[in-house]
Amino acid sequence: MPELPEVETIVRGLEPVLRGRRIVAVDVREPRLRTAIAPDFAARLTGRRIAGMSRHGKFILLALDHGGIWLVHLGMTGRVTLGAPERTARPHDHVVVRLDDGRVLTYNDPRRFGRLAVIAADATAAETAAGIDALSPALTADFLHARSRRHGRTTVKSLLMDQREIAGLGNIYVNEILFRAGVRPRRRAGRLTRAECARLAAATRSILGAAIARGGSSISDYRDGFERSGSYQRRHQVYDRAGEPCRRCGGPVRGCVVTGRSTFYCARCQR
DNA sequence: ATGATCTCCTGAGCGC
DNA sequence: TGCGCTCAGGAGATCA
Repeated sequence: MPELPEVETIVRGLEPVLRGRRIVAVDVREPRLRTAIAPDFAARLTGRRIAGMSRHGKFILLALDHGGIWLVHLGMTGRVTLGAPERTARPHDHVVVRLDDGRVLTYNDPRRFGRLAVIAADATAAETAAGIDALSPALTADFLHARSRRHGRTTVKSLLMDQREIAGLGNIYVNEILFRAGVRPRRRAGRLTRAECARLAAATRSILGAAIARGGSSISDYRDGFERSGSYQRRHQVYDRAGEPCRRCGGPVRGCVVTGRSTFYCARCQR
């Protein structure tokens, strides 16, 4: 569910509130996520102060005062929300963290595809297996062109969604980026021109920036750290619009499946 | 190296 | 109202 703009929105909202707070209690109610929460998770968090909060790709990274990192990945349906002390428990509240100001940070995840762990700071790269962040200045036409030659036989859509190369893009935003860049999802990466790579890099920045400015896309589950919805779903040009008219040329938006994921594009606007 | 397929789960939406 | 089916923003494993 949450891709880079949603995770960024959560981090921007919660960071100023969480920075400096001490964790006074951790209640793991359901450790059975796709990767189980480690038995010592609560012990490694309790008593720690949150030094800062950041994001890499779709990972939330909370720096702890003992040098460790509290890693959060939201999977498809994960939510991290800050609530009042008296907040009542809801279904799928798997972890409840009490802070020194009395407020509670809750991890809720119906499908349990997310991940929570406390890791050593120097293990972050290995644990996230993540490439450059999609908003990094390192995402240039040259970078994309080089990677497209290295993975020449895959589709451009697969390449953009490969977290080991570019971290943060998921199915919604890749569909939107490809539309903006005028590139069809099934194009072979190795046949992208340098100009197309430049358009993809520029489209990535503009789409992600616009999505962050609107608090991300709330299709059904996503809410930010204060349970607010985003509004960027209203700006989607192609995602989930199969059969509807292209907002640019009026032609039909096509729906298909690429590497197992629902895919949307305009055959006239994308080549 | 890569795509297809399956898997982990629950819930929403749809046709009947 | 309810049943059964399909699909969903992620990502890792297996197989060809």
